[in-house]
Amino acid sequence: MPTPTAVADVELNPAQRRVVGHGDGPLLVVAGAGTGKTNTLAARVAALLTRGVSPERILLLTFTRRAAAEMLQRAGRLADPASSRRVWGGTFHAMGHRLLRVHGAALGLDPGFSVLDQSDAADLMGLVRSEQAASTHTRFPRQDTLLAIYSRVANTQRPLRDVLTDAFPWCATDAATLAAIFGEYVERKRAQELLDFDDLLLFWARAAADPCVGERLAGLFDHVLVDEYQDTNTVQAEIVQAMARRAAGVMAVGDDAQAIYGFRAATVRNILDFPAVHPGAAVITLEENYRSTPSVLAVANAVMAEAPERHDKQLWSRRPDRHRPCLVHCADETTQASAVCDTVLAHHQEGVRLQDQAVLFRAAHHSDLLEVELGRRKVPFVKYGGLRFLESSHIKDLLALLRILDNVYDELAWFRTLRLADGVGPATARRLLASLGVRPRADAGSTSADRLRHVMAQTPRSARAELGALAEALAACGDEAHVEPREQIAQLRRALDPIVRRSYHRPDARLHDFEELEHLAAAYRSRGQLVAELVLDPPAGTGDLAGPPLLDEDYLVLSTVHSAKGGEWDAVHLLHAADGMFPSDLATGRPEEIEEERRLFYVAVTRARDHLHIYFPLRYYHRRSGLDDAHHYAQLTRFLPDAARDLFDTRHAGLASPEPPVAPGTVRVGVGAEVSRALQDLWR
DNA sequence: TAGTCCGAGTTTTTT
DNA sequence: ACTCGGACTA
Repeated sequence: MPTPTAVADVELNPAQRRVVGHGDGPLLVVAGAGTGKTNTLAARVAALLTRGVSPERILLLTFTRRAAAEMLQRAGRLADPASSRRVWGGTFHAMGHRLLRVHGAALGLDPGFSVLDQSDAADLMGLVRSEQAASTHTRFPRQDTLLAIYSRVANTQRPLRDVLTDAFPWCATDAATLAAIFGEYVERKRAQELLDFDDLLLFWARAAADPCVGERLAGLFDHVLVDEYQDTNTVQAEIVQAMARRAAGVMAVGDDAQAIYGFRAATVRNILDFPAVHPGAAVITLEENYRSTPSVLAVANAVMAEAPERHDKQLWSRRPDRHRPCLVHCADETTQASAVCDTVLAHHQEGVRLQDQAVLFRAAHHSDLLEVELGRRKVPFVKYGGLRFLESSHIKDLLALLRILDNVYDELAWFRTLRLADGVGPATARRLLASLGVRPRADAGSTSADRLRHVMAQTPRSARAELGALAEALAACGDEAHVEPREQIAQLRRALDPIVRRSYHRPDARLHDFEELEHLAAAYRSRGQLVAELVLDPPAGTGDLAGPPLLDEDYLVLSTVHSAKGGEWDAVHLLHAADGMFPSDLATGRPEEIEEERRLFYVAVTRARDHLHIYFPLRYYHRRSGLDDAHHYAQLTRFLPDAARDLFDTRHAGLASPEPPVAPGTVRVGVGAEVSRALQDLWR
C-alpha cells in the first residue's frame, strides 16, 4: 500500500484522487485540517487545465490572495505554469472588484469608482453620524460600531431590527436613527462613486442575479471553485450559486470544524446546505491527516470532543510519534515571553528553522511582551494580523492624495489632505470643501491641482507653503498616461516630506515606508490599479514592509490565529491559554460565540506538524507598570479539559512551586493599592 | 485652532 | 484601564 508521508505533487490517496478525477457537476469536499486540501485543490485545477478547460474560464475563490497564489503555483507545476497564471484566482472581494470594473457600467456603476477600506468606511460613517442631531446623546454607537451593524445587515441580508436584537441589543432603541444614518451613508457613497468592501460583494451579487448582466457574467466561467467555504456568508453563497448556474462544474471545499468568521457574518449553513442548493452534488470527505503527529491530533480531537454540536470527523495520521505536546505553566506574562524565546531557540539549536516555527495568539496585542523580548534577544520575526501597514496614518495621508487624483469628488480624501497643512483643522477643511467644488459638486473637468490652487487664498497663511507644494505634486502626477505610478509616488512623497517631519514623532521610519511604497508601485501599470490593489490586498507585516530584504534571512512567524488559517509549521507555540484570553472574555456571552472560540483553538492546535507547546501564564497584572501589583490568578483555558491534559507533558517556568499560592480566580491587591486606599480614606 | 480637563462607554478576530 | 467626545480656554 502506498504510504505518502506528505502529499507529494503526484501522490494522492484514493479520496483525493476521486476529487481530482471528478467529472462535471457540483462537488462538495469536506476536508479536515491538514488533509492535503491545498494540494488536492491545486491538482484539481491542474487536471481541469490538462483536460483542455481554458484557464481564463476557471474562477478560483479563496480567502486570501496568498492562498490563491500558492494554489495556482502548485497547479502550474503539475500542468503548465503559463496557463495557470491566466486562471481567475483571488478573494471574493478582489474578483468582485475586477468584474465590476468591466461589467459594472451595465448596472449604472461608474467604472472609475474608488474602493473604501474598513477605516475609510468608518470615517465616512462618522461624518454622517456627526451630522445627525440625535446621535449626540450618550451611549449612541460609535462610528466603528455603526459600520459593524451596517456591515452585518448587508452581509446577512436580514432586516436591521433583527440584526439589532440578535447581535447589538444595546442599540435597539436607536433603530430609527441608525436607519437614517445608514440611508445617508449609502447615498453619500453613491454620490461620490465610492464602494466599500461590502459593496464589492453586494454589487457583484446584484449583477450576477440580473437577467441580462448576470447571464453574461455566468457565461464567463466553466468551472467555479471555492476554498474555505465554511467561512463564506449569505451574499457570497448567492454569488457562487449565480456564477455557477451556467458552469459545467462548481466545487466547494471546507471544514465546518474550522468556521471562525461568524463575527463577519459567515454562516456554516452554506457548507451544510450546499448539496440542497446544488442538486446532485457529490460529497467527498478527506480524513487522513498528513500534517501532524498522532499526539498533536489527539489534542485536536479532544478539544472538539467537548463541542456540543458534533463534528463527525476524527482526524487520524500514519505519521510516527516522536514528541508529546507540552503544556508550559508560567508565573506570569513576562515569564511566558522568555519561556517562548527559550523554547524557540532550543528548537532552532536542534535544527528547526525559525521560519518553521510560529507563535500563535488570540488577539494581536497578546504578543506585545514577546515582541519586546525577541527584540532584546535579537531574534528576527514577522508579525501577521493586527495593525496593518495601510492603517498607519502617514500611509493613509499618501493614499488620500492618490485617491484625490483618481476621484476628484472623494470628500474624505480631500478632508484628510487639507488637514495635513499647518493651521488647517476640521473647521477650515470643512469650509474649503465647498470652495473646492467637491461638496456640493462644481466645476466639472477641473483637476485636483487647479482646485487646490484656486482655494489657496482662503487658507491660513501658515498653510500656504505646504498646500502649494501638494498642489504642484498633484499637478505633476496629473497626466496618468505619461507619469508612471512609481514617479507619482516619488512626487507626492517629496511634498509630504516636510509635513511628516513636522507632525510625527519619529518621522524617519515613516518616510522610509514611503520609499518602500515607491518600490512597490513599480509593479503597477496604473495609479488606479495600485490604489485598488493596495486596499484589497495590503502588504502583510508591521512597521516596515517585511519584504525582499528579509527574504534570505530566517525569521520567526508571529500571527493571530485568524491570520494563521491555512498555515502549518513544524513547531507551534500557542500563547495565553487562559480563560479570559482564549476564549476571549469578550466572546463568552453567547454559546455560539464560545463554540467559535473553540473552533479557533482547534485551528491553532492543528497548525502544528511535530511540536506543540501551549503556554499558560498563571498570574495577570492589571496594570502594566506602576507601583502597585494588583493581579489575579488565571484559570487554564476551558478548551483543555482534564482528559486532554493527560496528553501533555507539563513544564513550569519561573515558578518555585507548581501550585498557585491562592485559589485560582481570587483577586489580590498589592501593597501600593492598599496605601492609596488608606490615603483616600483620610479625607472621606 | 489646538490643548486641557472631565466624564462615560467599551473592549477581538479581517476582506 | 483606556480611549473618545464634548466643553472650555488661550
